[in-house]
Amino acid sequence: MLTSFYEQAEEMIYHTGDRVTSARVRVLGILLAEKQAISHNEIVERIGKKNSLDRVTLYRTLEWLDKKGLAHKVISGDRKWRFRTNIYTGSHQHAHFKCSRCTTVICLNDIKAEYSWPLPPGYRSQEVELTVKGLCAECA
Amino acid sequence: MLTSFYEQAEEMIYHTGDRVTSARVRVLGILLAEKQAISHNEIVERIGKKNSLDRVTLYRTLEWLDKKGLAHKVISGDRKWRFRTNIYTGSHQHAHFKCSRCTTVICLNDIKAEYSWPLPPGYRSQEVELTVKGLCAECA
DNA sequence: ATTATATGTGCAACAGTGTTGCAAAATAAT
DNA sequence: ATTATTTTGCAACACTGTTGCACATATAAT
Repeated sequence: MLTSFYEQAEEMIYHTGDRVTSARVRVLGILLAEKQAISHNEIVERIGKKNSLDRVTLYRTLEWLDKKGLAHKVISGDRKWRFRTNIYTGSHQHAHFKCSRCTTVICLNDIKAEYSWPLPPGYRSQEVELTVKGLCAECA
Repeated sequence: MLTSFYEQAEEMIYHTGDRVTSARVRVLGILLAEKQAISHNEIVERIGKKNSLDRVTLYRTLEWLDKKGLAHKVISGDRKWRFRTNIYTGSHQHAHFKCSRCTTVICLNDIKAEYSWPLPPGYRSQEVELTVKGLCAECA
């Protein structure tokens, strides 16, 4: 039922007021269908070779989704960005788990990364990035 | 008094049982002198142009320091690794603050990143990476 | 429906960060 | 001093993400 994700994506993109383009619909559709944060490359794989999207366009599309609040960037230690829709999570103030063997990243939705950590005087917190690294059930 | 840091570095490296080389002493000396986690490039700057160390050697040296437990890698969202000696911190289970304007990274030693977060069944935590992003006192 | 215009896309070329393979140099043991 | 082993420097590469610009497309105006 990928179609419904594309429809949903179209709807979401339309509501930003920006243009509803094929690239945006396809990428957001893929993210909606996905439960986990996925990398640029994984999106390329899911798009497939024919009807493929240009690398640069994909980067720009993901950036745009992030800027519009439809998805967010997840950082991890391997220099890759991963993306996930914000639709299931109210905000991006939550933690991630990264398996150090299979490199899968999952969202730990129960853990709300909080703003309330004590910082040195004058410091202001804007965002909290919490990543627990270890072994997932498969790899443990 | 950089000399004393080099002496300390020499001592620490000697105790690993591996070879005490100029590159290792110099790099660890720099890290010891530094209070914050610093990046590859910042280390290159501190080494200077003459008597400069090869890029690759520096990467391998930092990796070695990490492996031997003399320093540890700090991840942050900008695809750069930063390194810091473990000598002042008992372990690397602590948090970092990254200023989103000047990109300075400091260690929040008061915050102990803990193992006690609830994970899905079967998952095993090995390490916790906590980064608070915001504005430092200078930039706020 | 056609046209105009702003916006998005694809291509090529680039930049930054980290890696690999291998010959030469340095360390430490004899 | 000689030797065995580890480390270094160099060149070339791989991966992830960027920039500039011409061309194509989506939407608005006609």
